Amino acid sequence: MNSPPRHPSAARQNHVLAALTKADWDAWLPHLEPVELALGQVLCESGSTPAHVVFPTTAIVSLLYMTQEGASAEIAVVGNDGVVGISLFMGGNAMPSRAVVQHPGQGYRLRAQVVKNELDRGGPALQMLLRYTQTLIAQVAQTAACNRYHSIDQRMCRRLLMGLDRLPSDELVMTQELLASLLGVRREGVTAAALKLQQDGVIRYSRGHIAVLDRQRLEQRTGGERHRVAQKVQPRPLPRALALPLSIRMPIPIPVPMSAPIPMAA
Amino acid sequence: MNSPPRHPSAARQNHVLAALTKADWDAWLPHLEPVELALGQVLCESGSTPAHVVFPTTAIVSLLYMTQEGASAEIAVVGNDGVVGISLFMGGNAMPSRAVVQHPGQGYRLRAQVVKNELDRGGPALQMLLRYTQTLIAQVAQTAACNRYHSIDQRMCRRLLMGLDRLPSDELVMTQELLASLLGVRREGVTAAALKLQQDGVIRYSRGHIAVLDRQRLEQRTGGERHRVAQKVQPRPLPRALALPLSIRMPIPIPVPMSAPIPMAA
DNA sequence: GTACGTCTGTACGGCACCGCACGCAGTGCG
DNA sequence: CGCACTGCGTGCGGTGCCGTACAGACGTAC
Repeated sequence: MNSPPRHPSAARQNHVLAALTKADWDAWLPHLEPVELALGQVLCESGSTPAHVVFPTTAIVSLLYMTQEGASAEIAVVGNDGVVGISLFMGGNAMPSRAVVQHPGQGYRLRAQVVKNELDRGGPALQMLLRYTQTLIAQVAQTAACNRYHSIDQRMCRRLLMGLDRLPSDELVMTQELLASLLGVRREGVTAAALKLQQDGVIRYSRGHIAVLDRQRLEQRTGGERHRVAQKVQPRPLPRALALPLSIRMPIPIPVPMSAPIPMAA
Repeated sequence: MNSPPRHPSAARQNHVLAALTKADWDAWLPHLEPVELALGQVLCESGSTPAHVVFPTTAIVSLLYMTQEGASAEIAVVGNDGVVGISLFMGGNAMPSRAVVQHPGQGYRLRAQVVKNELDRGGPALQMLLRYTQTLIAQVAQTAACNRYHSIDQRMCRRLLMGLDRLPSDELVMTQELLASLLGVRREGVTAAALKLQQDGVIRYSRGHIAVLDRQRLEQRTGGERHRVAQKVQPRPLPRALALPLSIRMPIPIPVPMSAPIPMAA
């Protein structure tokens, strides 16, 4: 279970690393350190600058927005699809989020200095990192919308799928308590939602192990397609100011240029 | 009210542009087109790639996550502090958010090709854009947490402040209906919240004009300090797996390196 | 196998917010 | 001057989630 054999090529289980050009891969390889990521380990504290970026391969990391009083809300999940520590190439300012290992496993890391060099080079590797960052933004945005519109049941389904996508198996290792804290709800709420799913044969679980039996139905229950925010509340009709664009009011959704930089015309 | 005189230097009302080095500023200046941004105008449709990045100066733009059924949730606000159209330098994939002008005004824009060139150069201007993008991520993350933990009253206060920060005056031009749609709640909910604020002398409003009388108290009512997510729900104690880090369990929050790439040790 | 701790299920009152429906007041237009 | 429209206030029943409290089930350690 722990420390399976690793050739350097195992790093390419990480999608970002896998997408590197041959040249970039060769350049990074000597700097990539394998790391074991333990449950609960903090890769980056809220408000501080990490010493490395980490590319998970079999581990899963949660990004938690920390509130003042110590509560937290999960804003994104990073697994072998991405990289932890984006502030290192986004400008160095610390992010207000804590990165915590939520499913133990392995990963690879790169020292801050190596990343900074990459930033200065501005090569294709940087662009891979930026492209992932963009999908991360989309994920956080979706989380924001989910938190607004979705029920506990729906958000739990979404969260299970997010874990599932980043693991090889169909079994998630997480207690209802943990799940509740990631979703930012009571544990009892998760119990209720999980019961429904189990009674309907979508999942089966026991003491911290959740087996997904019917992924498709799980996706349906997120409230529409996967990775799209759906509705549950009746879609609120937009006020005129925000509705429309494709139809009325603005012929083409592009800024109207003014005449060139100008004298003092009235 | 419309089209005040503009010298090119007006563009430096935008903080990102203002932070450019002399060299970058000189390089961009010939490409910066002034634009008039009208209420309701869509700068970037959800799922499509914009033709320009836009630097608002006096206008304010909302980023809306669009749900499948046409409902939407505001995930961020961009004014003279930032730039609209980050997907142009983040990898070109479209974002699932629509950028809508929510307060009319002016801005400057830059054609996609110019931005792409900047991306290839990888100079300090790109780094300014990335730095802003990072603060944008933080804003979206905060929105996610707010949506989870805050009451309507609190979120409305936050939203008013976000507008206020990006305008020279103390008066916001927005109806309760619009505000409700941005917050993703019923209009009646906004009415109730606004009434409380008005009765307490924090704001005064009438038919789409909101004057902020006491900004400080507005900040207090966001539920803690400004631009921090506060509590309202009792902070849920973290399960062991996510709590701790600074104290127990992991001596130092940094990945444990494995021994170098390895043979088949048991 | 007994004991303890962890994980899960159940119950109950309260409140924030929802959907819906209606009334009233400024504002602008003919 | 009257009319229509837009923006704002109010009432009512329903419900999803909260906080709290407690009880059974499984697993592990001794």
